[in-house]
Amino acid sequence: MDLTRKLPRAFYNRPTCQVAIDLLGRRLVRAGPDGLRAGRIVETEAYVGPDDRASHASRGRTARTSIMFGPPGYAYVYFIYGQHYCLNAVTEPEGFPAAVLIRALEPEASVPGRTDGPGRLCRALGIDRSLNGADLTGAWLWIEEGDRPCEAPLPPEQLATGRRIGVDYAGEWAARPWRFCLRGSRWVSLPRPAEVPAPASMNAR
DNA sequence: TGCCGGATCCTG
DNA sequence: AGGATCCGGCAA
Repeated sequence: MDLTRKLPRAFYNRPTCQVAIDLLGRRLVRAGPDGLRAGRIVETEAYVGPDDRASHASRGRTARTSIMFGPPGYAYVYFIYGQHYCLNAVTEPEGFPAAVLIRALEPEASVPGRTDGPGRLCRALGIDRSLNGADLTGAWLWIEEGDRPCEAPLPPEQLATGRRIGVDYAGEWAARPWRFCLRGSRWVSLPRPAEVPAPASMNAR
């Protein structure tokens, strides 16, 4: 079975935690000047709506965050700490600001350097500001089915969850278990989440 | 216009 | 544990 079909826009037009979980095991592909670079997504985080204090969109619609308010299936790439780029996939219907941060990949052939961590994976795949707003169903940066058909959900026993990283300033929002990892993957960034079942509050808004 | 702090990573 | 180092957001 050929699992190299690009995920369609409708894939991203769903509740963000659901998309974040369903992105695990998919293949992120970058078509750059040096050819294709790809990796299997093993870690994600959900940033959900205007009330999520950990989300850039919580300060409202600005030049930087406008992409998060736009239609689903586009890349939101931002620059942080004067050094690093981070890649997100925009989710949910236009007007509702939400995205999934891609935090780690299992590297595939011809990927140089480490891919555990959102900054490292962008460096390894050659992802920078020029890809902000890129169509994730397009020709330069896309996500394929990977481990399983588009419509097949992640088997629940493969999921590990934890609190989001680096957002302790966000109060109670930092404690929400909106970080998602492939259970047992050696490619997940540190600190690894406790490997316990996902609580029901996962889909809470 | 200036200042503060960040969805990170590397070094010591 | 602390520094790097740019830029966005907000106050003035």
